[in-house]
Amino acid sequence: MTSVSKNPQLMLNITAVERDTRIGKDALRVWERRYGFPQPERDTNGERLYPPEQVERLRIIKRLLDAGHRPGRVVALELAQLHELSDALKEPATPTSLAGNAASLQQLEIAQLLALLKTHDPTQLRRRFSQIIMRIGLAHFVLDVAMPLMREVGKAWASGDLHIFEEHLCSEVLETSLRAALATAPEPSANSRPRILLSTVPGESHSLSILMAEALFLVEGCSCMNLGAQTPLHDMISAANAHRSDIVAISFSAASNPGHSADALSELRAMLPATIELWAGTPHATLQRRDLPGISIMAHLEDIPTQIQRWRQQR
Amino acid sequence: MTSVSKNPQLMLNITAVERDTRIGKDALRVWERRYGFPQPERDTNGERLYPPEQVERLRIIKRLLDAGHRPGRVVALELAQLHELSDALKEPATPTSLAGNAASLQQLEIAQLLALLKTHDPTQLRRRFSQIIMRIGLAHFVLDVAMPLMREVGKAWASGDLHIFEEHLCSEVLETSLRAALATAPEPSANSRPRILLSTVPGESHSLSILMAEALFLVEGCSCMNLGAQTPLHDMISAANAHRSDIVAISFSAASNPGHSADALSELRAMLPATIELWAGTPHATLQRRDLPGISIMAHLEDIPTQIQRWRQQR
DNA sequence: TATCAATATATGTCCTAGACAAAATAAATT
DNA sequence: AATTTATTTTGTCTAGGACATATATTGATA
Repeated sequence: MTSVSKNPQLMLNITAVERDTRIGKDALRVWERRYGFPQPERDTNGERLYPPEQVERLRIIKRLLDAGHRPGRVVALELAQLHELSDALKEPATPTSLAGNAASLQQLEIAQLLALLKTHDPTQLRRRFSQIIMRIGLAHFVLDVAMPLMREVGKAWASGDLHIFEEHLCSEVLETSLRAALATAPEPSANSRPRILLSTVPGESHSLSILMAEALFLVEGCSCMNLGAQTPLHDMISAANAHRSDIVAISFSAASNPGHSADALSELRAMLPATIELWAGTPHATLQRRDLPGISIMAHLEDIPTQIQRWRQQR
Repeated sequence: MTSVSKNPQLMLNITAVERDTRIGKDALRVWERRYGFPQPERDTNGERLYPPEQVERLRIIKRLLDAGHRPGRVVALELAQLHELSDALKEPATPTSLAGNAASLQQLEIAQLLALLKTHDPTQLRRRFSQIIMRIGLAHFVLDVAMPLMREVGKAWASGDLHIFEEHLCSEVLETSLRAALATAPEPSANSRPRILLSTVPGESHSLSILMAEALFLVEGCSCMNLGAQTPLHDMISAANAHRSDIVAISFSAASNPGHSADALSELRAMLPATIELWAGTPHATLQRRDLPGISIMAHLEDIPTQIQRWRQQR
């Protein structure tokens, strides 16, 4: 009898593993050499074939790496030990330091949304989002509900409490709700400033954050042109010129490589006219620390109103 | 005086070039060996540094490859010859064979939308889209306006008449309009069938086509769960189970690698229970020809209503 | 002359193994 | 305790060879 692990249909090649785990091919090969894991079998042509158990283990490892662990400490670990580390990540008894009533109410709201997410009913979830937008307004929705919710979803995923597909579902429904709100929002007058170009660099596919930024810019009365994710740098320049942008705003997710991000930003800064400001939003601490001349780095969406005010005063 | 091409700020490393041109690192290196182009300089560490002119040339080459040319014939070509080939791609005098009045009216509508796109005014464009949806309905909008428009935009890009950022802008505005329509559409009853899971495989980031598919499914009264782009295959299985899906619908863009697509589909089919149908939408001819057991391959969105009807009759 | 099978060419991606820069950690200094 | 300096860790680059798959060309058959 053929063992399940040897079912040729379920064995993945290195490209498939890279896509499924988001661990680069080079890294997969060098881990094998350095840490002895993974240890894929080989096909008739000598190419790596990863059994599903190893891919699953890699998936868990990637989660731990994203949470701050280092490869040398976790790659060679057994499944049981990996699970231990995953459990240790779970919310350490929620200190709930914010005694404020509003804060705890918000906590409750998020918890309810998480519970609703787990019922896997997109329609219900979307209806709830729309309700909240109606009640507290778009800006508060973005800052006090959408952002914290996605943060919680990310945490729940990191500790294994939520599937990736549930994160996808949440983003997707959120995106529809936000876009619906944007589409019905009053249009800014044609000559309202600043004019803002929004996008992400190629390789950064997370488009939800630019959408949230767009919502906040819109509320501040800016004229936005959102290009979606992954615009080639070269085209951002053309777009900024065509749009007569005052500001180019680029968003990065926590998953992005800080080195590459910094490179891309410098490259963009070098190509962009000096009169156009370059703003970068990133939750990544190492990128925030970095001093990139001519580039405003923002750690939180909350900074947007302040920065817009500054821009308007400077003109 | 430093020549522009040697401005170290504008020289790109191989990773940046891969991102900007979507030509893989391996391909860039092997082209250099086989065709003598590109010929990047080297930094102090011996790593490739591509001057902007070469990157621009690579960009044009990639466009021609996507349009059907083969590397051996175009990679080594001079800039002037590349431009000649680009020009040859432009619409050969539009035969307008469809004498139908409706068809020519539609042609006009598309042309007007293209003109509007070139004014780079997202608000205006969105308003126009909403108008059309109101006038002809969501299904007709998707099939007779959105699809042909994006096709034309793609063609215009291939022949150099449109920037990539204009394609991005068009997709983006279209997406907002579609989502706004989806959000306001009447919700299907809780027990309406078939239940459909929509997504794309990791690596395929084009999410507009699943959105259009979702619109058509919704109009047919199906219950949809859209996970957005790039769901790991493993999670599609979990999602299909959680959602109790009858059909998993995966979408591919013209840019996708047909070999990888086929691999991913087979892999998915192997993991998915036999009771759940697997549908794949792709404009790629080689993938359409391929015979993948247990997988329905659809060349056009128009096929959706028919296929839904078939499914309902079979139950 | 058209259609299909067989051969040949073209092309992307895999392989190995060594090297090095940037980031993170540990150690040593003020 | 706060900086600075050394050390380790880690991802990604390099080279040229190999091979499977996709496309083009040739040959055989109806």
